[in-house]
Amino acid sequence: MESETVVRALGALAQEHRLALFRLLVQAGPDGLAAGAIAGALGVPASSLSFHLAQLTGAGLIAPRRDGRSLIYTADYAAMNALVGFLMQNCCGGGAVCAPAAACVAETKDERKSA
Amino acid sequence: MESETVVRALGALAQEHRLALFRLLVQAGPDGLAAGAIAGALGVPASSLSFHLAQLTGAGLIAPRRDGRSLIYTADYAAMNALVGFLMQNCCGGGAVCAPAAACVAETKDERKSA
DNA sequence: AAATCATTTCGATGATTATCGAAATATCTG
DNA sequence: CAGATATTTCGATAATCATCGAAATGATTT
Repeated sequence: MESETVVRALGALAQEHRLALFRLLVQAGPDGLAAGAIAGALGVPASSLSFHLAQLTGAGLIAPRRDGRSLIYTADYAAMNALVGFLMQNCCGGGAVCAPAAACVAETKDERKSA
Repeated sequence: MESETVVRALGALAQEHRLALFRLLVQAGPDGLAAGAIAGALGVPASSLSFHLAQLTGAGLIAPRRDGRSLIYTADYAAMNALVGFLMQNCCGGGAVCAPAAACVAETKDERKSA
């Protein structure tokens, strides 16, 4: 992963609304969420949300698909994977120092809030 | 880890010079690097560098200690650990989806420069 | 094709960020 | 204490970001 791509992805997530947005899409899974639904969930005006969606899309972290008149956004897991991988390899002293094994095993699926 | 802290840490890393800076400190290990040495390595004027150091310090990702007239900065692995952990838990569909096991097993300890 | 619904683009505005020289602060050396 | 070295703070400037209403674009329904 190129360093410029990383900077862009980090910047996209470095904002309250956008971090919440991305987490929401991760929770929503492959089905994704329509822009309107996201705006409702986050309490952000449509035009503001559109700006944030564009940032995240530009960074490659989410992608839209059209369904009727709605645009449905989904999280791009591969991109997030690459980002986390980069951080672990380049910013964690070689991988083992940060992100203890526990974090990878992660919680049992039940621990995730059902959204 | 609180979401505001995460936003701050992401923002601190979301800048070319600062990402390079942090990687440099990670490589340098616990011995750290003096501000002057960092400025030289990055080719950034002292006053500009100081700004970036303050951002990273404010985000809790690095910390200074004084040694004579030099200020030596070191990466805070625990903070980075927390950040990566947060991303994996909250932005990766439960942990298992992103960051494949391979990334956690990581390289053998020898691959880290001694420091 | 007209009315409606979902979303984006435009334009304007205030806030934050990045940059860098000059001056200030802190520490060491003689 | 005076001079030299390391780094930060100050002040100014240009650039980017976040916000939001109004208008434009796309798609559906009748």
